[in-house]
Amino acid sequence: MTGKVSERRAALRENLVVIAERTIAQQGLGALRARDLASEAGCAVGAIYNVFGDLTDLVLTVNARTFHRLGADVAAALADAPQDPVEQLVVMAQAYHRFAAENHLSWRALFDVDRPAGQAAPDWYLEEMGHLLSYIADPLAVIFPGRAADEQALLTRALFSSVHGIVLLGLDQASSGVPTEDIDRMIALVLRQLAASSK
Amino acid sequence: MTGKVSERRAALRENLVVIAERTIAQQGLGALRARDLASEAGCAVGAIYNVFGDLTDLVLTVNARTFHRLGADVAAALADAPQDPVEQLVVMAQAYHRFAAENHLSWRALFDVDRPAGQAAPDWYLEEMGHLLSYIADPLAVIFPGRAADEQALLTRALFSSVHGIVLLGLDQASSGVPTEDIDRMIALVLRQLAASSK
DNA sequence: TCCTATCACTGAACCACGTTCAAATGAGGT
DNA sequence: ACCTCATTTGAACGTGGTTCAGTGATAGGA
Repeated sequence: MTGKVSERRAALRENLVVIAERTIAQQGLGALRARDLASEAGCAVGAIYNVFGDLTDLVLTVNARTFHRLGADVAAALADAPQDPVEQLVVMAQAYHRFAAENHLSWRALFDVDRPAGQAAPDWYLEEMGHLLSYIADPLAVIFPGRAADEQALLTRALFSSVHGIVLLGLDQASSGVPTEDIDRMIALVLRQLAASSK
Repeated sequence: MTGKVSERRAALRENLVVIAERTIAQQGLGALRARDLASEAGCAVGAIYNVFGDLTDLVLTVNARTFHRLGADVAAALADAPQDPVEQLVVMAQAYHRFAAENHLSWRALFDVDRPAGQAAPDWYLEEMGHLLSYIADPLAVIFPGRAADEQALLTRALFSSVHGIVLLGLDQASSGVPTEDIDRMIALVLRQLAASSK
């Protein structure tokens, strides 16, 4: 029975991730505490460090799941979208907004986790980001068929960043709290306006 | 001599702000420590709390200055910009980018400070943000003279947010680190593209 | 000038956290 | 049953923000 130990460890790992996921979703990243986590999971604080290097590792694991759900939501929105490439961009961006709004604290945790300075992003992050960018690149190539490849790549990134910025500041309570409909309108305004010039 | 005490307090306050400003600029918000601050300022840790409610108050004061410098830089760029409204937008956005790049850690501190949940933004923040938005609104009104006022307001916010998003993700090391020139190109691409459709 | 009530300043102590590691535990082999 | 050694435990450590009883300065009147 050499598997006994690793089984228990795997179960504990999963358990911790689920608890951390719920805590972050309900109370935010700042409310995640090693002691609370241990008591909820019914284990010792030290046990967490048998399974994860530190709390940041655990948060990163939660973030990987969150980011994956986000990517799946955007992909699903794209699958249901009309043929028109501009509308595809709008639908995806609004799906991004929807996800961020409905999973606000989990979504914030994606960016609020303290990454060691000068450290490369984890693979799952780059991969998932690559998916998102490719969802955008395809309709863009239809809208702007004549552009150079590097310009298309830049525009893809720029569009993603723009939508991200609109959602980020829009959902931020400090910035006076923009109504949800207005966020969607801003997204549509920018994307349609951008695409209009190609006609 | 009723002024002796308040004079000393004012001097200490200024001193603490300057030290905190330098620490944040050079080592980032995360490197700000009450004890270090006190020893650099030559006072007791407790003295900080005679002058500021807590460290967040101090950081907010630093942020107010940073935000003000940012606004001044953008305004200066606008003053030197050509008449063309689209170019004015581009120049201002690139000034925003320049400021963020040259004052990266101070600029990050504007957003990384932990604001108590559900608390309104301080007045200086809303005011300074209002200035920035009005700098954008004016050229936009020239570019899109026919739009309804509320649509112009939304577009103004959307443009600011877009540029912010492009700079934010562009400067973020984790997102693979976009070269400075590419950030400027993305800004110009989006803004010119947006404006092109009005012709 | 001196006295003293008042107020500011000090820094050791408190608390909340992430993290560690010596000791207890228990599983597998003989 | 006993030994061995990896696993797990949780009290203890280090760090950092914040507090507050004790100390010392200040200002105003005698």
